[in-house]
Amino acid sequence: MVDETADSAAPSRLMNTPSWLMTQTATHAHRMVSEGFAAAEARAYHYRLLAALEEFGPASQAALGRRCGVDRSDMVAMINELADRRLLERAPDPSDRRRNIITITPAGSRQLRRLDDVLAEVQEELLAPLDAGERGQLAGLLARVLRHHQRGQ
Amino acid sequence: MVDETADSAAPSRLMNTPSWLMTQTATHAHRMVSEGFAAAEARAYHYRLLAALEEFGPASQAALGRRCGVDRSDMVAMINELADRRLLERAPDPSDRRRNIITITPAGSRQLRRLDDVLAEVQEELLAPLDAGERGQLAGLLARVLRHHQRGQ
DNA sequence: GCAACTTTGTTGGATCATCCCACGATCACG
DNA sequence: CGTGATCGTGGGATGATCCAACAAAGTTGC
Repeated sequence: MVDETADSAAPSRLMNTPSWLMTQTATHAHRMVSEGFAAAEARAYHYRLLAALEEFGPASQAALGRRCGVDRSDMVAMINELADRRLLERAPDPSDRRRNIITITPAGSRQLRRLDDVLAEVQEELLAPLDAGERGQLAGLLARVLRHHQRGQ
Repeated sequence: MVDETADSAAPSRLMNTPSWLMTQTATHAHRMVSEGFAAAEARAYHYRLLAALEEFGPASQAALGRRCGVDRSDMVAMINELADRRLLERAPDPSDRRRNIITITPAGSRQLRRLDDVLAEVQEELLAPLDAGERGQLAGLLARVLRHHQRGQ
């Protein structure tokens, strides 16, 4: 029997490159989160928007997009979808008629809490090989990298 | 003057979620690598293929795809592009007429070494806030997560 | 040796996330 | 008042990933 890992092992150049490790683990993370949310009949970006609304209160579409790193254009479809499911409400801003004020509904808050549970399970599966301390280390290191590249932009 | 970070701060639910930190940092990493390679008139996947060929020697398109996690379909266009630039050669396998044997050329090896330098610069910029020890920690943790999810697939 | 299954390269298309541009409406400021 | 910026919206480009189907060629079991 031939060693099955022989022709599936990635080049060491890649396995030693942080950016490769990041994009590869992110691909797994993204797939697992998407599948987890799909099982709850939700999409990944639902969580982003609901979380932002829950934490910071009602906001315009543009402000919401800035928080979550989503383009204004793409916010439209996302909010359409969430509004169709009555998870948030889109109302015109009386003090600025260009804006819509997006507000999370009670059903949206409930859905957010449900997605919290789903997401916690996915993190557990994603980080299975790491203990609690290592998970904290990883999150801390990534957060520092992320903060560094979010500065001034 | 209003605090400009006030409406750009991401929800804490996201900043505390490892999968979010992974996908976000990976987005930055991917963008920086793409830009770095574009400046060298190369694409991100060029490096993958050249690295695999340099380390493991000539291989069929399918074997190459398995190593680098690239679909057979997508290998075709990638190899076309690299073959057009004479960075690798595609020759029929005499012992199995279904297969093509892909071989890196001297120009391909030179290009790989040039891309090594580009990539090293990008890693430096990407991981700027971390010292050498922390970079090792991060790479080690990500590699363990990655290995865990690559098992048996 | 022959039928059934698998592998390989290739084409074509689907999906998804991200990004950019242009438009009309509205607002802010000189 | 008029110039420039912002907002929601629509349209489209891009790039990465994935899947289906196909013919040609190999492999396996009977």
